[in-house]
Amino acid sequence: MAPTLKDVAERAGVSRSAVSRTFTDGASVSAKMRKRVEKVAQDLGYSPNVLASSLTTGRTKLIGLVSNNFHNPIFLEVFDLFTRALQDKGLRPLLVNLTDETDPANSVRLLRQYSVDGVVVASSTLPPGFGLAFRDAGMPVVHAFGRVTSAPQVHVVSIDNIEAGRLAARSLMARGYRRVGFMGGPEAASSTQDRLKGFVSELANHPEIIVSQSFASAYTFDAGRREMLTLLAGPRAEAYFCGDDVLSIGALSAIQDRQLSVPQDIGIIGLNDMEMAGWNNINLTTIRQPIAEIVHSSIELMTAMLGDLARVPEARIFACHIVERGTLRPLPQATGANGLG
Amino acid sequence: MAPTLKDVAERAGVSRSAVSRTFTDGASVSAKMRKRVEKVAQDLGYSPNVLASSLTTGRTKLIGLVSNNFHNPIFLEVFDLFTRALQDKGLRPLLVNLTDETDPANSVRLLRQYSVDGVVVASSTLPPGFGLAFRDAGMPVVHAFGRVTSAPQVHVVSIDNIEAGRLAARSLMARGYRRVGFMGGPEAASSTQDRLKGFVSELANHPEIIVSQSFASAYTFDAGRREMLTLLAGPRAEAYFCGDDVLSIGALSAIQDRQLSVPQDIGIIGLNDMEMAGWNNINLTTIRQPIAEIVHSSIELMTAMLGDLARVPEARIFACHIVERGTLRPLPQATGANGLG
DNA sequence: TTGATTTTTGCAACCGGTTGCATAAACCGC
DNA sequence: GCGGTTTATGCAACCGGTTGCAAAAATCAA
Repeated sequence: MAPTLKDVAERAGVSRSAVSRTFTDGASVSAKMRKRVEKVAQDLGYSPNVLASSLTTGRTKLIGLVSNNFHNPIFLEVFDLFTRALQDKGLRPLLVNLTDETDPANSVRLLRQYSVDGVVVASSTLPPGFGLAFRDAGMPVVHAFGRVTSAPQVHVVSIDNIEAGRLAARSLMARGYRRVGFMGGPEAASSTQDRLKGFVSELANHPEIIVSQSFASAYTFDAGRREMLTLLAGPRAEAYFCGDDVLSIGALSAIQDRQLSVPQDIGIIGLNDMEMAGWNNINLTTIRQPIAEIVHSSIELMTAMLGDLARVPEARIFACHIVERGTLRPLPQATGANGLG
Repeated sequence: MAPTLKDVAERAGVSRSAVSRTFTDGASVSAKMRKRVEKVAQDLGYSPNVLASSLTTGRTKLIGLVSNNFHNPIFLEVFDLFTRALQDKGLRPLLVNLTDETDPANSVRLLRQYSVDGVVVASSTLPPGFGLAFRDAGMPVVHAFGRVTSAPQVHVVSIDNIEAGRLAARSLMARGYRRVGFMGGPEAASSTQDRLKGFVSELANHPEIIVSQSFASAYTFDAGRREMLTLLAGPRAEAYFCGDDVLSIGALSAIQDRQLSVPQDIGIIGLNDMEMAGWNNINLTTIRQPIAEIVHSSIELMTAMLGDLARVPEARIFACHIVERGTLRPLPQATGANGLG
C-alpha cells in the first residue's frame, strides 16, 4: 500500500542508496540529487519506514513507557508530559501497563520483541527489580519517581522522599500541631518508608510531640477514607501527613462524615499537588512534586543515554515545597510568609 | 546484544527456517525439532523480533492510540482499559498525544513510519478529519467516543449523545424542575451539539418548561466554574445538565461559593460517571457512559478489522443510564425506584 | 590541460526475520 | 521390502531499508 524506497528510486531513476541518503541527514548527497528525490517522494507520499531502518541502524526511536499507575489522576498529567516531551525529541512512547504484573521477565521479553531504544519507568510503587531487569537486558533505563539512593543502579529522577517527610513534619510543627500522624501509602513501597523515616526523624528532636503512624492499603480514595475512619475511631491526632493527594481527599471525606471540620478540628497535608488539589472545593494543602521538571529531566537523561550507553547511573533529586491552601491552620506569625521555603 | 534467529539456528545446528517455524504457529515443524529449538532458544534467552518479522508479514501488532484528551480524569480510566485490552490481544499501544495538533497529515506520516496495524482514536472532541485521514492512508480505524451517524465513515463506538441529552431532560422533568439549563462543553464539538439537540427536542413537547443554554470553553474545572459563575449572576435555572463530570464539579464549586446549596437551590447532573463522581464528598448525580464496554467493543472491532480490512464501517451504540447520587432532588414517588432506566 | 583530490553515486551485502518451492525423511498399506 | 503419500526440512529470495567500498564525476591547483 504505502510507497517504498524502491518505488521512489525507480520513479526517480536513481539507486536505492541515493534515496536512502536523502532521508538520512549527514549523508553525502548532492543538492541536485536531493531535490530530485524529494520531488518524487513528495508526489508519491513516501516517508521512510522507521522499523525497517531500525534493522540496520539498531535504533527504533521507540521508548517503553512503563507504569503500574493507572488510577491516580496525577499520572494522567505525567503521561501527558511524557508523551509530549518524547514527541518533541522524535521518540515514540510504547505504553506498557504493568498493573497486576509481577514478573519482570515478561516485560523484558515484550520490550525486547519491539527492540525499544530505552525504557522509562514511571512509578513510585513498582519494585526496583523491574528497572534492574531492563538494565540487565541491555536497555537504557530511567526510573522517574523511583527511589533515590546514594549508589543508584539505574538512573533515577525523583524527589527526596526523606526530605519530603521532614518538610511535612516541620510544617506541622510550625503550625503548632502537637499530636501528629503519618498516614502513609502502601507500607511496602520504599517511597512510603522513606517519607516515614524523614517524618519521624525530624520529630525525634522534639520529644514533646506525639507521633502516630498508619498505612493505607493503596493510593486510592477508598483506602484513604477507610484508613481515616479507623483512625477517627480511636484517639486521634491533630493533623495528618497523608501519602498522597488522593489519600488526602479520601481522608477529608471521612472527616466530613464525622462532622469534624478542617482545619479547625483536624489538619491534613497531602503530597503531589495534582490539579484537583487546587480545585477550590477541595483546596488541599499539599507538598508539591515538580512533575514537569522530573519528566523533562528524565527525558534529558534518556536522550543522553541513547548517545552514551555506558553512562554511569545518576540520581537527580528535585526539591519539594509546600502549597498553602485550606486544610492546615495558618502559620502563627505573619500571613502567607513561610519560613520553611 | 540480544540473540537472533541466526544464533539459535547455528547453536542448534538447524536451518534458520526451522527456528522461524517453531515460533510461528501453524507452521510445519516436527515435535522433535520444536523441542530442540526451544531448548536452545531458552538457553540463549531468544525471543523473535516482531519488527523484523513485520517486514515480511506486514503486521507490527502496533496499534496507534491517539487522543487529545490528557486533562480529563476519565481518560486515565480509558487508557488503562485500552492498554490492558490491547495487551490481552497481543497488541501494543503506540501512544500519540494530539494536544495542539491540527494537521492530520503529520499524524498520518508518523503512524505510517511505524506502520501501525491500526488506529484507535479515543476522543470526543477530535475533529472527524483525523479518523478519515487515517482511513484514507489505508489504516483500520476505530473512533471510540466519536460521533455516531447513520452512515459512519469509520467505525464508531460510542453512546448516543442525542439520547443522552433526552435522558437528561427527562430526568430533570421527572424531578419536577421547571426552569432547566444546558451548560455544555465546547460548542464546536459534535458531541455537545448532539446532546443539546436531544435535550432541547425532548423539552419541546413540554412548552411549560423554560430552557436556557450556554457553553463552557473546555472540559475543565475552571471553565465549568467560570461558566456557572456567570450563569449565577443572571436569572438562573433550577437545574443544569453539564457537559461532563469535570465541568459539573467546577459548577458545584461556583454554586458553593455563592452560598447556594445543592440540590435544594440548584440541581446538577453530569455525564461520564468518572470514578471521582462517586467519591462521597462530591457525590455527583450523573449519566454513566459505559466506558469498559465501549473500550472492549472498540478492541473487538479493531481485531475484526485486522482480519478483514474491507469490513464496512459500523456504529456501535451503547445505552447510558443515570447514576443517582446527591446533586439532583429525588424523584417525587417511591425512594430509589427510577422509572427512566 | 593535466593529474591529484574531493565529492557523489551505485553495487552488493547485510539487518532479523518469513515463505514458496524443491528435496529429503517419515509414514502408510500391502 | 516396496511404491506412493504425507510431512519436515533447507535453500534462496524477499521484506524495506542502510552502509562499506570502489568506481565515476566533479572540483581544484598548477
